[in-house]
Amino acid sequence: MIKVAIVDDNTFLLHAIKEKLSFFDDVIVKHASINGSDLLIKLEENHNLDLILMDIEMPVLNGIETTQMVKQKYPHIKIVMLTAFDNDEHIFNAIKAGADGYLLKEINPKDLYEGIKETLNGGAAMNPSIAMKTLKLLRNPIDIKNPCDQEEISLSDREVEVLEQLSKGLSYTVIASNLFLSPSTVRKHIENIYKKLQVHSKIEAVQKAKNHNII
Amino acid sequence: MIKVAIVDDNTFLLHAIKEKLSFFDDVIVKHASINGSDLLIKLEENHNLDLILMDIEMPVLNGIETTQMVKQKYPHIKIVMLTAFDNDEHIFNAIKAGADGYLLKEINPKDLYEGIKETLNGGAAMNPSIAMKTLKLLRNPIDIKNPCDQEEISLSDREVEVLEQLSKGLSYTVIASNLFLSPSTVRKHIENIYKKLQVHSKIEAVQKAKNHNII
DNA sequence: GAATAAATACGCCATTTGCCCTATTGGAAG
DNA sequence: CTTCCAATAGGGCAAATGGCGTATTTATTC
Repeated sequence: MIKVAIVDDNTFLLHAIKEKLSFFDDVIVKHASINGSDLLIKLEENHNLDLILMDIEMPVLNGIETTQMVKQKYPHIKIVMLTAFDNDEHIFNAIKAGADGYLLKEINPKDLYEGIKETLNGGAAMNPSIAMKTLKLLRNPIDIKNPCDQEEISLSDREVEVLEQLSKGLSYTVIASNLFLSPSTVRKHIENIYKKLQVHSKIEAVQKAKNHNII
Repeated sequence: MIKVAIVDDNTFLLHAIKEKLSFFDDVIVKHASINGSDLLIKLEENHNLDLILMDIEMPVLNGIETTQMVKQKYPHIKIVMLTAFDNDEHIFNAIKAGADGYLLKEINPKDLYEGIKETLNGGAAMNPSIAMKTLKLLRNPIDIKNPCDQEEISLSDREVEVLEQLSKGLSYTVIASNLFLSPSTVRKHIENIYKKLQVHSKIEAVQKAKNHNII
């Protein structure tokens, strides 16, 4: 059985999607949400889910932000954007957020079903016109900056230095030795880095730093 | 009528493609070539063509170079790569060269036909696994090169899944919960991953995996 | 049918990490 | 001159991690 959730603020379209899926016996719609935070609450209770069909434009928490958060916490759950619009920025941001596919709402039941199957099989579900847009994006890499990532992050020079070493997978003691510091100092720097970046582990710190072009 | 040309140095596969297309009345194979320069000569004589199905690995003039040259001279002709391999470098180079689609030779006749129709309709024909690779390329544009890193690294599906979760900075217990496994199992998988990648920590594993396009 | 590989799971133990506390020094800002 | 902060350094503790065993079940391959 394929366990699916749907997120869409338009209840009419939501029912339309449900109906399309109803033709297939091996697909079960576990739950539906009207926005991102609604979904996150449901996932907290139960994350036994294979795939999420996600609208983009929603109140409270939009599809892009929601995708990013779900993928961070539950990387095993596939996410396919299912939306009415196909403008470049939406597509690019959805992909950056970690979406595994991008389909248009006008899709017919069979193609939707096959897209879901392909996605669960490790592929990406993509409408041909969307596929063409991704090809163009690859050919002509435009720098679309992330407007939501504008929190001020200011690390000191020393902290950046430590972060750089962290990103190479070195341990506290090795970093201390490299920078001619006491391990205690390195640990203190890392503590401060974590606080500034609001993270709680090496990997998260390195990830966030890379996203913000700090390293 | 859809006017198609085929370029493939393997005459056996060439006939296989012709046969697949023979099921559809509105497709006509105008000519076939065994390499790029052969095709270019034929195009000199007559460029009244809608679409070219192009192999990549060919003697004299390979599919990538040929695509680039054809697109330069005859931008109106659509080109779909039709090849046995799907390695990242080929895909990226084909896209850069201007290919409008990328399919695998094992494709069934109907999908090939629909891919051609959709390409002529302004979309891109793409096998789902290829589509996934283009998404990864878009997310992580730095990983194009590395032809020297060809040490054999073969992780099982489950190991890749675990590695993906590791890359998000999740702990063993959370990963176990996400994948409905015991923490012991997750640890064992990670042990095996470390051995295969020859690393000794989360960060190193994630880094190496990213360099090898595993995640 | 036997061998192999993958996925599952547990235990032990040393090391590392993440987080809390305090403390000194030196330079910059007010 | 005082205040603030970055950089330095240390102690303590619980949890996470990494490396080593072993073991069963299930497919797949030979």
